[in-house]
Order: sequence, then structure tokens, then C-alpha cells
Amino acid sequence: MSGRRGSVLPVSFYARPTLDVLADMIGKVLVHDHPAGRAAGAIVEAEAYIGEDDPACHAAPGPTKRNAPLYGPPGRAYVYLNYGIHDLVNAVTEDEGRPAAILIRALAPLEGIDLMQDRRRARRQGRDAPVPEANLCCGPGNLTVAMAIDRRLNGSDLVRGPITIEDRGIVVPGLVYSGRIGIRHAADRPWRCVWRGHPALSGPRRGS
DNA sequence: CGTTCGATGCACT
DNA sequence: GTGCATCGAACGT
Repeated sequence: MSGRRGSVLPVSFYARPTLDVLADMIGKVLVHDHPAGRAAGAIVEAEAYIGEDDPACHAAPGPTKRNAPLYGPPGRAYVYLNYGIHDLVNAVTEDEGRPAAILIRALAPLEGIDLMQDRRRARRQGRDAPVPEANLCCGPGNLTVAMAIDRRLNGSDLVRGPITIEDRGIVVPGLVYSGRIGIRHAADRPWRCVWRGHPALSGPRRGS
């Protein structure tokens, strides 16, 4: 019932060098307008995957059926299944034909927190205590569950919805960069960017 | 604290 | 058949 002052980011936001987009993505708000209700959270952690020369980027093998959205226009969602279990959501950047994207890894919940709670608990067969708010969307697999984002939204337009990213004027106190989490190759490239010290960060190693 | 490991689907070789 | 941009439970120290 709040958060009315968001302006949806235009395609020009995404059609830039990916590391520039990465820095600007922290503090923006991921929104899903869903029949069950609206859910939203501020992005506090993200990673860049840039081009065929990045061994960890899905474009590393060249164009395939799976990675097609990476080669398409910027400002679209790239949603894929990881480890057979988790749908992960990315925002496609740069220009058509230049495969690159930002993986959204953690959110600070803002709207639809009850929905997020229900979705997370349903996934656990409802047998656990409520998930602490800071943990509802910490981690790329967790946040897609909480936000009800799955592969049906692969390729969807982040300007038209139903998934959008908004600028709500949130001021980020500080950014910290580190290596990307959970990948085998090129984990040393400092292409993970986080809201410094935010409680909703993911991973075994938080903070930095 | 720490590390290991199973669940699970599918694109790619 | 192999290998994941993960999660969380189960163990060891």
C-alpha cells in the first residue's frame, strides 16, 4: 500500500557498459505485479556477467538456445533454471548482439512481505518458523521464490512488466565490490557489488 | 563456528 | 553422461 513514487527504469538505463549498470542497480527496486498482489524489494546485491570472454557468463560457449536472451535487446529479463532447483533472474544489459547481464542476488523486502513469507514457507512444506525478513530474499534462488519469478518470465520486458525495476530515490550509503559467488571460473573478477553492510546480503561470506 | 553433501532439471558435449 | 551463477540440513571441530 505504499511506494507510489517509483519511476520505471527505461531501456537506456540498461543499454550501457555493464559495470556502470551494476553500480547503479544497487538501491533500485525490483517489482513484480502479480495477480496475488504486488511484491517489491530494493536490490542490495548483484553481479555482472559480461560477454563471451567471461568464462562464467552463459554466453561463453557462444550463442545457444538457452542463452538467447543475452544476445537480445537490453532491458529484458533472463531467467533460467540452476542446479535443477532454482530459477535465477538477470537483467540484460549493453546492446543487442553484445551478451551481458546483471544477476540479482539479494533484495531488502519492501512490499508484499506476507506474500513472500507464504511463498517461502510453501516451498519448505510449511514446517518451519517464519523466515526472518532479512532472509526472505537473500540469495538468487530465495528471491525468485519470494517474488514468484520463474522461467515463464524469461525474455520478458522489464519496462512493460509484469516485472519492472524502479528508481524510488533510495540513497545507498556505500558500495563494496568483491569476487562473484558460487562460480568455478573467473571468480576473482571483482564484479559482485553490494550495499555495504546490508543485513540482507547472501552467501556464506557476507559483508564484503 | 566450519565443511560436506543431496536434491533436482536441463542445456550442452 | 557431465556440470552447474544454490539452498539448507547434517554433520565435524
